[in-house]
Amino acid sequence: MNGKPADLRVVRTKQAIRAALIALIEEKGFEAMSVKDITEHANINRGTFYSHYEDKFDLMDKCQQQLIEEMEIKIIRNIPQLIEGMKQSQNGTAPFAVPVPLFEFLHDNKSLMKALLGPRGDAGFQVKMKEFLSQALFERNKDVLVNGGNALVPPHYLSSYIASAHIGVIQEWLNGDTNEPPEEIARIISTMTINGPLFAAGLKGKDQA
Amino acid sequence: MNGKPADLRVVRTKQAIRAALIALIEEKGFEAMSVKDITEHANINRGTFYSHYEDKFDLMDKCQQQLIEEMEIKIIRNIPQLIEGMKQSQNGTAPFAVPVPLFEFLHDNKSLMKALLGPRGDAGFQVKMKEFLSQALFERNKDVLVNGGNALVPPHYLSSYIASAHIGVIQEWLNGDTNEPPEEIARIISTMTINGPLFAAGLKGKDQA
DNA sequence: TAAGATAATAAACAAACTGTCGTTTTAGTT
DNA sequence: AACTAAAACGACAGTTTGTTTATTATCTTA
Repeated sequence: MNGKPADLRVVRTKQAIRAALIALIEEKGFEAMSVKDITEHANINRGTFYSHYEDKFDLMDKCQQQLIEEMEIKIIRNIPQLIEGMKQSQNGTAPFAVPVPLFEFLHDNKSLMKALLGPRGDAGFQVKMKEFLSQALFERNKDVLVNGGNALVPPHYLSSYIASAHIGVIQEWLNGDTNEPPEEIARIISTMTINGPLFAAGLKGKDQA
Repeated sequence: MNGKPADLRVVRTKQAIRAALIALIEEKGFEAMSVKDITEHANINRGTFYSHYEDKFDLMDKCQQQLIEEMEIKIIRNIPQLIEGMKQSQNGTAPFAVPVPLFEFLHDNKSLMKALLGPRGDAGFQVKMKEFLSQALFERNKDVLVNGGNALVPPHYLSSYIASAHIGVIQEWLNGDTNEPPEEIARIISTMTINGPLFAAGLKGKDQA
């Protein structure tokens, strides 16, 4: 995919720009930052920025696109063999296995993810993440969403509900200082989704509101 | 709260600005719009804008603040008597009563809500909505979140999960063309929260993943 | 309905940011 | 060490910004 060996100066510059973007998103938000802000924070010449990106929107797009692509490679394509592994082991320890690589990835890209999903982040990226999550969580069994003979709610509301719920927990996790390991977050989130949030809270599953 | 009778010219101007904001959020997003864009779209003089708002951020803040305040008045303060009403009627038809006024309000302010919660909207507003929802949904029984002796997950993850899930369904509802009535959305969302999303999908509640 | 009040317009202003370009300097690659 | 490409520098016209002036239009209320 990448043919060129890459000049060290380029990677340094791009790293600096990316770091500046993250810092400035958290400091003042994407909408309030100027290209000048970015280049000053990155300690590079303004012209250099324009030799790499069209404008700040282009920068934002490319950062997001890169994240999404990496996630598709590392998570979506990995699902089949994950499921295969689950079938092998047979014990009940691994029903949360699918989300784990996701949370590991989020952890590895914490600073950017935190900025993009935070209060000064980008609502458009949240939409992309929701789409990705819907795909990752339901790809393997679309029939769940489609057959719906005995579904109590329209399927698209179901996937919206679950995907957004995941985003919410991810945001809470990234912002918090408790630093649970990826496996623990996978357990927490799966517990609420499978048993229902209220059951997970310690209430009964069906009656009691 | 409002002492002044209000000049008609002022309300007309403010309405035009508000409408322009909504249109431009959906057209190009808040970050990409200029004050000039707003005033041109609203057909007012640029100076007039600055006599009402400091800048576009001030405009955005005030629009959001107004929404939140109205919601607090119409929904939060209405909860006690809603619960009282539920106790009176006793039949099982009304466990979804609390969210109904919320969805009615969202429906009444659809255009602005859709813009603010949409892909070109404001992530900060989503955070405010999440806080509001947590308050509205859990205010009446905080103990659920606090006692947690038999809770399977940390309480703050539970409220994040549920509040975000609600936002997701609301977004889907506002964007869709199906136009379910507020009562139906309240039923859908409560069903998933109470029984668990997977149960609502037509699966068993606990085993089957 | 007329008088007084005030909101909106029009036009101009310096300041800042934008995107682009040509030249020079710096630094990495071979 | 020589070659090459990237980064820095400085300048440019074009926008947008936020403010201010004088003027016009319109609402309120007496």
